[in-house]
Order: sequence, then C-alpha cells, then structure tokens
Amino acid sequence: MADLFSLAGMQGPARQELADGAVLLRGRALADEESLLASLDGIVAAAPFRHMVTPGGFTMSVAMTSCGAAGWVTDRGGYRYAPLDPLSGRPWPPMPAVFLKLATSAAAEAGFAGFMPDTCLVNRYEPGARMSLHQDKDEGDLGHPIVSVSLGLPAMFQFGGLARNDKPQKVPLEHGDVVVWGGPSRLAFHGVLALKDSAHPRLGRNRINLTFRKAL
DNA sequence: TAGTTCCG
DNA sequence: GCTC
Repeated sequence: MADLFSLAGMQGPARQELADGAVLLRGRALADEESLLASLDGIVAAAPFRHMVTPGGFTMSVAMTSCGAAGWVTDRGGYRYAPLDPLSGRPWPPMPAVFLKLATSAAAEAGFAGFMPDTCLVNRYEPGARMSLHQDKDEGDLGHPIVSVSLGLPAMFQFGGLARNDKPQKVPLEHGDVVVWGGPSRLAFHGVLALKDSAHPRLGRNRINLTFRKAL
C-alpha cells in the first residue's frame, strides 16, 4: 500500500536543512489534516479572519486570527501580543489539542524538544496575498523556536539571513509541510511571495498557515 | 519594512 | 529586483 508521501505526490527528501537551526519537514502535517481543519473551523467561528493594519497605515493582504493565551495583532499603535481579541473583547479561542501535538512533535523532530507554544497565529492567504520579508521579534523570549505549518495552496516561502539585505532562499511549500526555525536562525528574515491563483482540492483558493510561538 | 507603488 |  502506498504511504502518505506517495499519495500526496511528494518527491525529494522528507527533511531538509534550510540553515543552522532551520528545518523543513515535508508532509509532516498530512496525517492530522482533517483534525487540523476541523479545529480551524471552530477557531474561525469564534474569532473570524480579519485584515489588520500595519503601524504605517497599510492594510495587510493576509487575513489573520489567533488561538491560545494571546494573539498577534497589529494596528497603528504597533505590533504586539494581546490576551483579548480586539474584535470581540473576549479571549482568543483555546489552542486545540491537535495543534499543540503537531507543534510540539514537529519542534522535537527539528531539535527543539520541550517547545510549548502558547499562541498560534492563523494566516489566510488568498490569490495575490503576500507577506513581505520580516523578523518575528515580538515574543518575550527569543530562545523558543517558531513552528510554521502550511495547508492548502502552495506558496513560495522566502527564508533569509539575520540581515534584511541577505539574499533569501526560495523554498516551495505545499499542503502539509512544516518549517521549524530557532536557535541561530530564530531571527532569520522570512516572507511569502504573492500567492499564485489555483485551487486546492480540500481548501479551494486558500492557503492557511499556522504559526506557533511561545509569546508570553 | 508583517506595507504599496513604480521603473527598467 | 531595487527603491522608500
């Protein structure tokens, strides 16, 4: 019987080192696909996707929501983690068990045993949406890694160095891929090129990215 | 600069 | 890809 990788049409290594402390685990989330998507529906029902505004006044093309003890938010006042959803004034939905299990196990595989995220930022990319090169540096303790799960439409991830001017490598990410970075790569610049228009059999014209962090 | 727009 |  064909394994999950064959069924998904994967080729090439299941594990790829992107940099010192940065690992791509291809297809790592496939086994939990339906549980993840069911949990995602519950999160979005309680805390809908919204397009937030950067401190510079630009509306982001990526729509976001969060779950866990805090959620990443941006407005004209800046970037921060907020314990309450500004849209509802209520706490963010709790972190689903399947989210936590995937994040902790993928982190351990990548060399970050003991990672215990307290937030998951959920990013929704529609065709044309993108994320310019940036660093994740709003977390209280940068000793913890980042775990990034890709679902739905494929995207071109950019993974750069510690300086904005470092030329990023282009990494194609597909449904089920997980990228983990921490340690010497924790402050690596990264981004996503504009999403190409196509359709995914399960998620339609959407890419969903789950980004796990220890924020507090 | 987690942003958009324009030029070659 | 470079620019701000």
